[in-house]
Amino acid sequence: MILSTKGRYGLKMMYELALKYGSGTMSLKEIAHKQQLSETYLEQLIAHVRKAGLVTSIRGAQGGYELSRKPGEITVGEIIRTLEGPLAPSECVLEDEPECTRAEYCVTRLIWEKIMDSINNVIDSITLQDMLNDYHKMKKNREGEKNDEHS
Amino acid sequence: MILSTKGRYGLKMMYELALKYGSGTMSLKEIAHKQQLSETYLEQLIAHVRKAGLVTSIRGAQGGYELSRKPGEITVGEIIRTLEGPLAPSECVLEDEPECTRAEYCVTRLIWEKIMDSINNVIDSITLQDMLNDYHKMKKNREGEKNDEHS
DNA sequence: TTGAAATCCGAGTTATATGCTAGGAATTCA
DNA sequence: TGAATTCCTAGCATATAACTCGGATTTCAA
Repeated sequence: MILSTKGRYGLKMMYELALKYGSGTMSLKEIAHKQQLSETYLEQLIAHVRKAGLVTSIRGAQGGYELSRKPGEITVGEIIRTLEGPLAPSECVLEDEPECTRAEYCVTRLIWEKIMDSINNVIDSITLQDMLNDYHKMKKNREGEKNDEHS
Repeated sequence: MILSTKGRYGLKMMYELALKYGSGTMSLKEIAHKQQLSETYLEQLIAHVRKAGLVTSIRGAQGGYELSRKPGEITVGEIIRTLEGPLAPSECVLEDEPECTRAEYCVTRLIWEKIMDSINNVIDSITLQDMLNDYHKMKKNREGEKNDEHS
């Protein structure tokens, strides 16, 4: 498995906030209930996301969270990297890592770089808005199917 | 980190065998020494690779391992999946997994599928032979640089 | 023929990461 | 004022990762 629950739950959480975007805040309790996840666990995850500036919070009763930018301006990559750290398949391809000290030419490193690039390419090109669009498309398709059944 | 040492060391190990391909067997001791890895640990890894049919072994003194196919016929994907299992970012996109039971349309699943496809696309398109070619290319480039220095 | 070099096998061990839970402080609205 | 909420730190149970160990088996070569 590539991702831990941090990234997986975190994205679901952010998607939930995207659905709500534009109409006020949403409490963690509500998010946890809608996605059937542990509220206290999500608490930890959203703390990171908030510190990264992706959501803003309002404390106190009737408080909650909301996206701090439009869904189209938040990528899946930002969310996942915030929660999981950089998605490198091996340490040696991380930015701050010193060059491989191996005497010979490190060929496997080229592989890790290609894998990393392709993952980043995918997650950086998808925004929360794309997910909302997918949702609407899927919904429409299913309703179409239903109508077919009855005809 | 996406890959554990199983996949990372395993690929290095197989690359070492690819370098040796065509000129007899290579002992684990030799592989471990060349790649600076624990021999006893590699023992476990190569057992899987052997059971998967990627290498064949010769027991006893002067024994060792060799690739059971040409380097061009063994992909990085086969090696990594043998050692790591399927590289799915989430359980729900695995073949044998039942459909998401979530009542609503699962939009995050689409993301995991795209990530998985892109990773598989990379690792299944690279063979050990490609790695050998990369090695020779890098070697040639470095020698070119050296000559430049002296000119 | 014997011993060294190797593969094979299963179990055990240690450290780290994962996936949470608990308790309580601080804030804010009704 | 109290209920609902975010915020913060710590702890904990389990699983996984990354090895190690002991020994059995096989085979070549001196």
